[in-house]
Amino acid sequence: MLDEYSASDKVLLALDCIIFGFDKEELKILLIKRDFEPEKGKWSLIGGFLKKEENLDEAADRILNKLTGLKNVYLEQLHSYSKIDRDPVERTISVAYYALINIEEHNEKLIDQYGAKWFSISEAPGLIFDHDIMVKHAISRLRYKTSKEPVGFELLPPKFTMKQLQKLYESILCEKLDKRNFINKINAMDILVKLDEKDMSSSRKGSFLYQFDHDKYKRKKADGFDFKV
Amino acid sequence: MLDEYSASDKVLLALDCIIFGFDKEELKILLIKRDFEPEKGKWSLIGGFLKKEENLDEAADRILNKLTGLKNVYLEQLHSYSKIDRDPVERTISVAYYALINIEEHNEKLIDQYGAKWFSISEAPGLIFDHDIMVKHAISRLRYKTSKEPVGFELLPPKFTMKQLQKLYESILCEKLDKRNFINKINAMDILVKLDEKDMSSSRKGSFLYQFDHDKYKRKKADGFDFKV
DNA sequence: ACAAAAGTGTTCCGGATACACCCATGG
DNA sequence: CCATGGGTGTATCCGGAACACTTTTGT
Repeated sequence: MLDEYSASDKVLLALDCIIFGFDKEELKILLIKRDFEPEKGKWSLIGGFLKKEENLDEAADRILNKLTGLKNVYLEQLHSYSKIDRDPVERTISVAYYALINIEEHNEKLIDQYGAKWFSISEAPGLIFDHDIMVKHAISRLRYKTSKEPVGFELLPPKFTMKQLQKLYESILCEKLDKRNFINKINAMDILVKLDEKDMSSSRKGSFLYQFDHDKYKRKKADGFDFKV
Repeated sequence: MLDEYSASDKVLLALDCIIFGFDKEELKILLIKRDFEPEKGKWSLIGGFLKKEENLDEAADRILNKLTGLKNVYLEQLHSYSKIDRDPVERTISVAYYALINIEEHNEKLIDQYGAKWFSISEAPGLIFDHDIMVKHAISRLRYKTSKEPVGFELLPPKFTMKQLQKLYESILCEKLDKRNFINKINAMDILVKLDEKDMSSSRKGSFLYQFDHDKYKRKKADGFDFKV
């Protein structure tokens, strides 16, 4: 069996990141326009290869950082894709990750440099290789996650209004939610701090800003509280 | 960027299978006793390496077949594990799969030959490398799956009693279920065929046998029916 | 006749949903 | 003073949970 190690075929291990952002209205993904062959000029996910000295999570971090300048981003492994000819250049296995980022914080210059652009899910162009499937899987994973835990605080700025939070949920779940029911549920979770501050940009009256209370959330989660919206 | 292909490090890609079975009482997993170094004599999952001419699903199939003699088994990719020193011999990434098999159908001789043995989840020994974590993840995935679709018909013989089905659910979910509520729910799903046959082994009265109706299930699933138990 | 498991319905409660009006403010 | 979005509570409904007795039959 030891021989099996040496006798076995090594492969290139790629990573691809589905990067989600939320621009106060819609869920978006960040795509790059390839300026190299194969598939030059087509849109794709940002990707890279695993290096010897890092594990997959670290590689995903590095790749995400390269494009956005962001560190300590929410990243989760999605699935591994291995169709033999998925990459026409060489046999590669790709491990897909998805990231949730605050769309206001990424480094504009960097993403310009990579020819990257934000697309709303519905208007995203067709992607190279098997990237379309990856995106589809990522969305359904995000939707699932939403049904199990209060998701999306990574996608919002630190201070946000209830309206924004609701729009985020609506755009992840692809359905309209009732304002009162939504607020009741969120309040029942008791994981937000209502600030004295108001966001005056959206109306004359202004709407209160909230912050996510990470500690409270952690405690509730440990107690097995159900955060379903 | 093309250079990146050649400049990047290739790695060994391993697969490990968590094989679930159900022996009418308990959920079990199939483990093998290693008869080679490293970690000779310790228990582990069955594993293998990806070959050039196959994708991951095919490799998992092949590995499972090698141990159990079974084909066309329910197999699902779980997660990829990549800690740098997870395998002391050489850097390997492992993609874990889990399988659901009918415990009565596997090839006894084959598994003896590999020094494999069924363990109930609670009594399983500690495993090599990161295999314990894989098993933990697999169980929680199975539990999740159970909450979304009628699971476990792969784990049961073609004909089974309601009692058996209930025990299976109980052992996956780790909780006692109410007999009447369980039967009502399963019947409401309307995906079983009640046979005229009875299983007389468990009682004097005998209990009716049921079969899973794959076609009905597929149709209901397509209609978005909710199979939560 | 009795032991042992199979089989069968109804009530009750809580959480989810549907729904409409007043408030505060800047122009 | 009015237009705009912000904020709030209640009645109803449905599905899940709790619950106990009768039936069958081999010994």
